[in-house]
Amino acid sequence: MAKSMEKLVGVHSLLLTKNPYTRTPNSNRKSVDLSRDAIALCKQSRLKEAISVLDKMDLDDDIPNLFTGNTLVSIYAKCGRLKDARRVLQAMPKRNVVSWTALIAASCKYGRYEEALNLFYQMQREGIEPNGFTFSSVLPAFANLGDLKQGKEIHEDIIRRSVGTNCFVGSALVNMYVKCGSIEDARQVFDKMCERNAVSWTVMIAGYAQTGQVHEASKLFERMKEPDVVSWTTMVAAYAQNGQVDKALDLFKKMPERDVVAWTAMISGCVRNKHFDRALDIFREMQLADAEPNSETFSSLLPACANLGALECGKEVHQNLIRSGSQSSIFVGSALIDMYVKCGKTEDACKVFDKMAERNVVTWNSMIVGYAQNGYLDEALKLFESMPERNVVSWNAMISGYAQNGQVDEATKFFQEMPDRDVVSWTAMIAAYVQNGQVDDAMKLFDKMPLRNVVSWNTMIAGYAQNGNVEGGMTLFQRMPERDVVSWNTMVAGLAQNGHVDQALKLFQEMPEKNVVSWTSMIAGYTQNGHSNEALKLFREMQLADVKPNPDTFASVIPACANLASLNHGKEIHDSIHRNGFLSDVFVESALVDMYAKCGSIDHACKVFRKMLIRDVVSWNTMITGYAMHGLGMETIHLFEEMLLSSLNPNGITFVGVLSACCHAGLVQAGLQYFDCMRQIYHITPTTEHFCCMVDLLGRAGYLNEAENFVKEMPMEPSATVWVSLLGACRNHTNVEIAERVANLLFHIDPKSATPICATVKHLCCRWQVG
DNA sequence: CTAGGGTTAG
Repeated sequence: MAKSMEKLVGVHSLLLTKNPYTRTPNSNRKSVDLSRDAIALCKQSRLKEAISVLDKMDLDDDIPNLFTGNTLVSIYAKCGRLKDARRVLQAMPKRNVVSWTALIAASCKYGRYEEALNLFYQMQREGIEPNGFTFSSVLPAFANLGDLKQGKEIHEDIIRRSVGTNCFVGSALVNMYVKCGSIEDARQVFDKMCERNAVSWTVMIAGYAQTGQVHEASKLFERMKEPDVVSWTTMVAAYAQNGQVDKALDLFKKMPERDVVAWTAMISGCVRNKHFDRALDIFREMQLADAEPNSETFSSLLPACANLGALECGKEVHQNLIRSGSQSSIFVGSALIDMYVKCGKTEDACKVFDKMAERNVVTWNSMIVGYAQNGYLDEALKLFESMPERNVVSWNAMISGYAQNGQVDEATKFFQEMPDRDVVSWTAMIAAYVQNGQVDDAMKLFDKMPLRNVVSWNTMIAGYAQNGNVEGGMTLFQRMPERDVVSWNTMVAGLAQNGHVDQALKLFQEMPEKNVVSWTSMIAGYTQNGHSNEALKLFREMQLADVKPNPDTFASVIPACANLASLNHGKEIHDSIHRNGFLSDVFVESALVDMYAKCGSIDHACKVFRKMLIRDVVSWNTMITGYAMHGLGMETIHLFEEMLLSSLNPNGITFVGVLSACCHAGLVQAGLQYFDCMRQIYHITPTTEHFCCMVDLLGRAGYLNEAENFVKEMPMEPSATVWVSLLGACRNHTNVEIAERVANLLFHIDPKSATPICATVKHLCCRWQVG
């Protein structure tokens, strides 16, 4: 921009020095002097100062002549001060095509296409003929209208006036046809052009890229004699926009020079194709190449941080933005909010939102999503109601917020009330039903959808699979018009989670493309179905295939080591986690604690547990249960007390651990107290497992009558295990009377599990006939 | 005067 400014200003200053007093000598003296100063400042790229000089002008007193006026219009227009430019134009007693064209061009540049068109017609009403400059300036406005009919009319107008289709007009026409959706007309103009420059080629290439004809685009690019950095970037973006990241990267590497736009295009290309880690790599490379990123670069990069949960990188970007003073621009601000939200920092997102000087609908939506997805539906609703304008995304965000929080009725309300629904709204509503177990309602909606895309199909397939209907899911999977990697992953996971490991494996092997999720789903499928060796084998295969595991992968493979009680494998994987830097993931760490405990190494378990920076209720439960399993009653109870001090609330599973520890340690009184505390303080309804522990606890200690009473008072039907436990206690404490009653009952409920235990107590119950 | 890169929802 600075270059063209110099050129433009140069012309005018030359004219001014030749003949500064074109019109009446004295009346314009002041404005002429001021514009000369302004031009001088412009030449030194001191735009702000130039403008402040111009601001001193009083247009009521100082009527600008043609040259002064045109200079003023250009400078104001270039700075985006369209109002002032227009004011000057209106104050000019005489104006020519240059004055009008400058304003038209600026209007287009700042996205004020309507204004540009109005100016274009106004100028002709004033009897001034547009020239080539005018047409190339106004054509972007026609391009933006997207109206092919009007576009063809202006094309005919150009031909009629014999303006001549030079590079500028021709390229602008090609661009106009591309944007109006007629790539054929664009190509025709392109082919007819007598001379073409890099711009002409580039608009044509971009046109093919936007219509998905990346092959045509690359054919043209190959034919170009002197592609400039814009042409290269267009082709790189063309590949990325059409899903060919590898080709984009190859071309990017071959670029003779790269500017900030080229780097940004490559980063956003990776992001667009969900290669978030690659996007970060490119950014690091950019920093090493000493290229200065700008706010566009950061808005491209932030979604990568967001989706990777790379909070540190996101914060680094935020710091950069604060330093450059652009952290509150709309694009960057919205991207920052989204990044903080996805990294689980709703409060930081909120801070950014509050600080922003200007917000648009995307900003509001990002914040709504932030609240909604973290369960703050009231806050989300408040924002939704107070935002100045809403679009379909705002409504969809509310629907999925309610869906994720299990509030189907609210979701339905929004779905019904919203002014227009798109495919996302329908899919979000389907997900809401699925979440609530209403698969049939979900399917009804799916059938009614006016338009489906691959995500809608995937959601419905997952819906069936999650609710145990694998066949329903499989039918859809086979029926769907096109599948992406998510479809395959969903089906593999669905099959595996419903116990069909063989079918899952078959599908897994058939997959046209596998990602880390595919491998992880299959590994998890093996682990959950008790095929621990296969899980470990597949994990090894995955590493040989050079697929980088993520925390979920580890959380899936660690339990396999635990199931095998294989300390060596467990340690191996622990090392691998260390190498991959996932040792601060609460899921992974808890899985490690569990694995070490199950592999018999309670010390290792404790070491991992103590190193954890963040612990959730699962982490505590794992360690508590670990101690309990090792018969370390006192350690279990101490840890439990420590957990209470950490202000985390225990859940039912915590108490199973605690009660069984009391049982092993023979702490009858403590056990009874904890059982009461569980119900009265934490309002946890005891399950069969808790009763089992209590019966075991009382029975082992010889309180057989109390144990029997406990069973009688159970609110649910006692399971066979409870009776077996009690019967065992009778055997150990030689209580024939209760044993007889219990054995009778047990035979009644579950003859199969009754037989062996009854056999062992046979010598106590002489009168009892087995079988 | 014409061409390339940016934020949100399933």
